[in-house]
Amino acid sequence: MSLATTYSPTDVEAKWYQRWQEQGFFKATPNPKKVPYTVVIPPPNVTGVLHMGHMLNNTIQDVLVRRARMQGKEACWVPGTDHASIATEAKVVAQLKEQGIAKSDLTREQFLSHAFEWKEKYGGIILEQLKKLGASCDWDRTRFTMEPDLTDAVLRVFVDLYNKGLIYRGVRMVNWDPEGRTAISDEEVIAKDVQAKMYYLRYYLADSSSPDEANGQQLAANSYITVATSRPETIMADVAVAVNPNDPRFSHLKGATLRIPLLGREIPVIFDEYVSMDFGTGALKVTPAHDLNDYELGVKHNLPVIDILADNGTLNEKAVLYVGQDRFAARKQIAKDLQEAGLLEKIEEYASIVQTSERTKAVIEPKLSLQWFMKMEHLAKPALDVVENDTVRLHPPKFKNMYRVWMENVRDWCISRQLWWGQQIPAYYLPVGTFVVALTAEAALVQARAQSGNADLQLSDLRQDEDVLDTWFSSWLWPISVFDGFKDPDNADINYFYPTNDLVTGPDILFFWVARMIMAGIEFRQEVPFKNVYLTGIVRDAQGRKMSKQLGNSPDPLDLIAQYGADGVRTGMLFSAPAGNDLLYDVKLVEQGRNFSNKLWNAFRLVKGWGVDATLPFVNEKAVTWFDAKLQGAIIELEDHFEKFRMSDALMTVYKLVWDDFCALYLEMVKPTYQHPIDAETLRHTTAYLETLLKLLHPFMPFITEELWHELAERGPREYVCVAPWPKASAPAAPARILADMEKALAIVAGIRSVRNQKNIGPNKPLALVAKTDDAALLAEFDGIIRKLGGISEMSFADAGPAASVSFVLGGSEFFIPLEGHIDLAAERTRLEKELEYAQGFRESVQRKLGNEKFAQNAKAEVLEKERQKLADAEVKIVALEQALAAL
RNA sequence: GGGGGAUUAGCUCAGCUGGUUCAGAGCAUCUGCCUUACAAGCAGAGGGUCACUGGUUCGAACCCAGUAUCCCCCA
Repeated sequence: MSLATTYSPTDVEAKWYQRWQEQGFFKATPNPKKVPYTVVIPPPNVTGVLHMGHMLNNTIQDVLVRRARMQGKEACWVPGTDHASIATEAKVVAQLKEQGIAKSDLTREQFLSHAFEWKEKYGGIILEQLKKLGASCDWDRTRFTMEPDLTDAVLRVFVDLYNKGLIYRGVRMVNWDPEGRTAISDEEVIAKDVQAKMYYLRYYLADSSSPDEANGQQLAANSYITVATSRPETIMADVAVAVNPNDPRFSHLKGATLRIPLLGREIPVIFDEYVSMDFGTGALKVTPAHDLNDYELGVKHNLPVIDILADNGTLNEKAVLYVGQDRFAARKQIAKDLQEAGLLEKIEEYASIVQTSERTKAVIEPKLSLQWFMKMEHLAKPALDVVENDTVRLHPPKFKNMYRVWMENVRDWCISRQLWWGQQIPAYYLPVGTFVVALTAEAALVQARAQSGNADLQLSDLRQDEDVLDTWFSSWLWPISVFDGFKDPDNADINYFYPTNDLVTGPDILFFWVARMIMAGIEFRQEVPFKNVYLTGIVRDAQGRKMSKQLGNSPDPLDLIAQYGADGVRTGMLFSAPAGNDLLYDVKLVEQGRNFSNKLWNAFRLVKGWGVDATLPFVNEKAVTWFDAKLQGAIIELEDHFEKFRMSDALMTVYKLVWDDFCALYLEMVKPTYQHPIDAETLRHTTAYLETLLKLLHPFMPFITEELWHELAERGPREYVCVAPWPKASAPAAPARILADMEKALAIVAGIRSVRNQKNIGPNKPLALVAKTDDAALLAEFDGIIRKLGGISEMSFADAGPAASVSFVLGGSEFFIPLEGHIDLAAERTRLEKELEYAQGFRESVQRKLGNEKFAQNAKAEVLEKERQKLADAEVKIVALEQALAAL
């Protein structure tokens, strides 16, 4: 035989991926004769490269899709990317900067052409990488969230929701990302624990002197109040100091006016029960432009708003002091200056939280800003219901709680972004300042003329809103837009493939994306977008840390594939990936995957190497029927795991079936002695089993299974395991008893092997076996298997063991292996005594249980019966052990 | 601060409505083997007071209460 002893995946993988594509196996078209099975990929960032999270996520999708395809469904996996406006724009800006081009020097059109150029160059990388993993996407359906058709969908939806009154424009406190220089939504903000400082500042009463004016005179303690703040640089935006009306410490301040430290501007003291008396000093500086709560307080008390921050996080001229300095630099500086002026009482460390941008990591500024928002309440209600009533099932279901809490507390979605890379908002401003919303500029003009009553308005008089829409405002339409369900709501694709079946994604975007897709599905198609949501864990390193570039703890997926094969990597990822649990990546897992590939490869080599002799009798019926029963059982178990989205368990079921049952047991049972031929019937069964195993393994390990499928037999031009029918469980050919009987026979084999190990006797030395048993039939039935696996040359029955033999007891039977010269009587005695002691202890415990009247009264009949059986078994075993001891 | 989840072998996890010969798997560990499919392997073995404390029950990893620790979400 010329096949290498180890499997090398590299050549094999490229070959089969190409063949599958040539055959068009991944293409899906509406087919009324078939059940559709649809998955839309969570579109990766167009600027991205494959990381371990993608590997896990896409492996799971591919397993589901390949299985569905084999089940005869019309399997459609739609790939694509999203335009990731903030991230991509940042990358393009950085790249232009390297070329000496500033974004501010470009027009919108010029910038976009650079961005598209960049996208053309790098945008396809991640999809090409997915092919290396084996992803069986319908590549002809590849979509991009900013392509014309999907942009059209976004604009239609915007106009539609605006007309329904669900989108509005308004001034609200938003999360401002000073790095991205754009507003972001609440969901894009990540709270981070930090060790911060609390600054205690003195605000002097307007009618008293402050230290810098007092020429060193002692000042009365009641001439100022102390205000604690973590952001002293915002005092220039202060418009009041608030205290609780019930706080006796401040009752004398009714109608008082304070001076802002350093700045000197006068602000009132206001009284509001909102102020917590135990936090800080009980006095709160009110800065409506830079804090949501302060803003609300300001509105309530009719206070002005002073915004001292520029879009890039520096202080603007309204600050008067520190103008042009970055907010953090200004904080350091003002602390120093306050200190010097004697206005800083103390600084305390305290554990705090800062809000950061999910994309740029910059510290978020709450900022009062004119933005576009989407009302969520109307959309959230039905989207919550469908999850509550399992129309959409989350796996694992523990995420339902999280989902509910979010949906019940959802706030309006800020959808405008101050960027260029994205869909420009289709709102057009008239010279008079009002606006209209329309799909096109032309339509807008018509509306504008009507609205203004000015028939002379021209296109050039209209100014389109500068902002673009949040990328998620594209992604939330994904399951519909990829099938052109907005442009052409009744087309064949959307009617057939929508709603999709399963969605596989991470819990981190459950609200960002999953919830909103559900809303969109219900709103625009009156139907949920998918039936199951499988939430994967996060891939972490062996120490449980997140994979990150900075830590350098993330392996390059493509290197990994090159080294261990895509099949090895896929199985490695799945081995420890129960749904919703984080996966602790360890190279050992991938090694295990590779080893499994190799095991399969060698099983194939063995079978392939057998010669056939048609004149030989069929001697392996027991092995064949037993494996058939095992196989049917495994298929049932496998289906159950798939139903419950237990991918890791599903894989393990096949893994054990292949490795333990097929390789370690079945093949060893039927394997002819070296260079001897096998009988035709056994070979036929064995080949069929191997073929079934390849099918069951294919979703997990597509490449090696395809390779072996073609090596195993001559195949027709379109006969691939990739599209072979998925095995269905059938009633086993043999009675169920075979499993239990084989277990007994294998226990005898294990007993023999254990003796070999104890006595250090190699597997090649033939041994004799003497049995003292009531169940001679079992031994006769499994004679061949026991001989072969146990290395037994002589098998006989006797009432007593021969002298100088090692024995072991199974049930009520005793087995002896004559071993002249290997016997240590004392050790044998000790071993048997220990076993006996254990059996007696066990018998006692069962007797106690049965002797308990309440147990006898309360326990179910079958439980009682089981206990009686236990007792009987124990009795038999004790007798056998006692006899063995006596015979020593 | 509010809510949710978890705690089972060295590691990662199963364990369905309490009752199969005193809790299972994979990996890791230990021992012995290059036994002509595979050392990326084979055979065998060891390893757990099911976080802790109480309670319910004839019987608890499983139900209840409390405690501790960890994780997640929200503020």
